[in-house]
Amino acid sequence: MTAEFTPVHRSSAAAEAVRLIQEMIVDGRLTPGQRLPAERELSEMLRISRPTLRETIRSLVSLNILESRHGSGTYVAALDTAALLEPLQFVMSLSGRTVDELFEARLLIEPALAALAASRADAGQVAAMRAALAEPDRVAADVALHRLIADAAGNALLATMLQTLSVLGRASRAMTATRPGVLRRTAAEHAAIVDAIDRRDPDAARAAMTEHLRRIAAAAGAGPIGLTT
Amino acid sequence: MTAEFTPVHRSSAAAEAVRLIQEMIVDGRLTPGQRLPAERELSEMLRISRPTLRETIRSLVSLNILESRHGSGTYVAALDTAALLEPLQFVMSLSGRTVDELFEARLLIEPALAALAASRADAGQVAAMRAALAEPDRVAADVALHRLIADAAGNALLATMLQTLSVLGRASRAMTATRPGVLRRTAAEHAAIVDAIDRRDPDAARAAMTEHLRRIAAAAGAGPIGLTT
DNA sequence: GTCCTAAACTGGCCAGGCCACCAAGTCATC
DNA sequence: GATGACTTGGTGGCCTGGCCAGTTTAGGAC
Repeated sequence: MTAEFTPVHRSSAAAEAVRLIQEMIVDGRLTPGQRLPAERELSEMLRISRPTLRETIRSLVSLNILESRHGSGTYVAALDTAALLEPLQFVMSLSGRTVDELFEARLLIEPALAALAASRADAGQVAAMRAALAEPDRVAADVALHRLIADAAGNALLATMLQTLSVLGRASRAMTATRPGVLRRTAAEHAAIVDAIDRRDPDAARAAMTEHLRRIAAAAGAGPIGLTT
Repeated sequence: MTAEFTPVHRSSAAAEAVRLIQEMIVDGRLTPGQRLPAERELSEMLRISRPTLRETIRSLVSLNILESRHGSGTYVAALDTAALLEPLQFVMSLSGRTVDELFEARLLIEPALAALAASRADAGQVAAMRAALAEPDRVAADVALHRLIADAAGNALLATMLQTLSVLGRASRAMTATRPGVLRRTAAEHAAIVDAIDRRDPDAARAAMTEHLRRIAAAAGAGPIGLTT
């Protein structure tokens, strides 16, 4: 290997403080929900000015690691995986995508999540799904249901990715959803999915979700879907 | 559905500016490498003070979306997926549960990508895979091969997802890869996958990739994997 | 033309201050 | 005595203005 010098990455004060606080959280010296010292105090402890500390805090807030409450204080966030993965949205919104790719990805992920939900959902989660089925606003119900299923699957990573797909597909979904007849059939298909999950039948849940997505894809005019799952 | 008020989330000026700049990048109004106006200038344009703008910039820098060069200016970063994902490594350092989720997600996505690659890869892509098999540096070969398969599958969205999993799992993968015996068997399994793709046999490719991942997961000591794909 | 230097520009950091907001204690009311 | 409105300290949000250090560039010496 050639020399390749990549020296000194001289770190700024604010970036250094970010690293420090992250370390303290990983080490357990800071725990979720804990309140940090006030900015004026903490800036003195760290020997940096308040504006610089504020840059540090703002960085960690944007990573969902800290949480600032005006008038109250700055706290360590809950640190649940879903929230920490939220910046993923930006990454995925950059990758080029077509409607076909979107459906292909959904067709891969959602049936699997439905199957996982069938084995892992608790009673409360199933109840929430049933409540979503009854929601009068059909579009809101659709979004909520798919979200609930993803959450019940117990894999924050996949759920976050699906969430991103949902955001990316919002425009095309709005178009599709307004076609007459689509909504009624959607409601029936949704009910079938929830029923399968409620019966704790992963294979049926997977099949029902697959069927549901295939029909939506056809209605949206997507090209042939390559997955044979 | 019950009431569930989660109102107003009043956004701060700095957070709003973060959103704005992200939007401009997604829209293409800002492109990688582009230089932003000087802080004093930009703060005037956005009608916020310089310290507040600096909080905004610092946030985006910590997400590897912007890059500040002292004395020169602030630039839009290259925005390659790996760099954008790096700040999310923090998630992995928090919980072992996340490692299980990672394998679960890979086990879902990679076999599907292998199957897609089997139907869509062109001769050049297959040749590149064979070249990767011959690469002496085993770790580099592993990364490259999985990447090539994802590219050959022809779905940028899914490829990005997989790369996300890859970057997030880098730490744990390094541990696993160093175990004796693991690498040799990995090489054989890789060859089987590429062979299946070369034969244009999606089902075989899917199966070979599934088998490969299951063994890796077992070697890494991951918990039970819920997917029955 | 080449090289060097100095000035102009840019991000890094700081001090000090005002405002909006929250939470807890106080006080009047019932 | 319990309950409600009110006051008060503490907190984050934001700003003005400034100095320093690094980079860039244009002008001048050769």
